[in-house]
Amino acid sequence: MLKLATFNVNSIRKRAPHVRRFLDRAQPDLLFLQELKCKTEECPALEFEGSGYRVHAVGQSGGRNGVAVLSRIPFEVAAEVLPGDETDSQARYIEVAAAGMRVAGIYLPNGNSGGDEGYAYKLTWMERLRRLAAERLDAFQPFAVLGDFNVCPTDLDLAPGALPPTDALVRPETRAAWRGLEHLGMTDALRALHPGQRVYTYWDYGANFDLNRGLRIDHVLLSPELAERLAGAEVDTAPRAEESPSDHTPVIVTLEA
DNA sequence: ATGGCTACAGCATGTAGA
Repeated sequence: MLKLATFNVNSIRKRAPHVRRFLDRAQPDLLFLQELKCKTEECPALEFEGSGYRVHAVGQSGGRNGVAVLSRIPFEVAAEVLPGDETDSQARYIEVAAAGMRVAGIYLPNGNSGGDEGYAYKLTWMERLRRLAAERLDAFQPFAVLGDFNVCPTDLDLAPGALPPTDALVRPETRAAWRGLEHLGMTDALRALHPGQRVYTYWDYGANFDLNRGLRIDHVLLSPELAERLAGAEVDTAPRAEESPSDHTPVIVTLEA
């Protein structure tokens, strides 16, 4: 069995203890983090190595974005930038080769800031991701994409009224771009195993977690070869209930060997 | 509809998150 996980930590320096507890309890083989909110050299690594994980971070100056992979199995970093725009300097992508597959961890642009330009960047980013996934699938390469997609794919994926219909997370163009990924043959792992259920991965700070007023925006997409091995998919809400939590909580997917 | 939170840069509030 192979265990993959994704967790938007909303500052790794604030959430290192939460990540450490998650690793020790859930013991994923590969964990992808988003929103490090620090430079590469500022990302804590030692305490995760103490739990048996090797860390590779892609940070950014200015306290924004940032992604990382933590692994207890052998891996090689295959990319630190999403192909399709070499001028993109935002730390939103890391891809590794591990266990005979390619796994990408993403922090997809939110798209609500920066006006029309900010939203266009989100859609362009999604199109770049679609093209990459198309290449991988055309080559029959086992491929997984997991992370914070900043997309509620359908109305089942947000608490009623949690977002206005104009929000970049639910806009028709955003959802069409998501379906573009599905139509290639990528499987939404959590939804595949929990059809029709309201399952969230994010709750805004305040009383929203207690009220279960949440969003499902952290996802795991699997190529056909990996989808056939899908054995489990779940949201781990425990870290969201801890002291001083991230506003997101991990998603875990298990694949048969 | 959103910032009533939270984090960050940097030192006062502005920006961003979603």
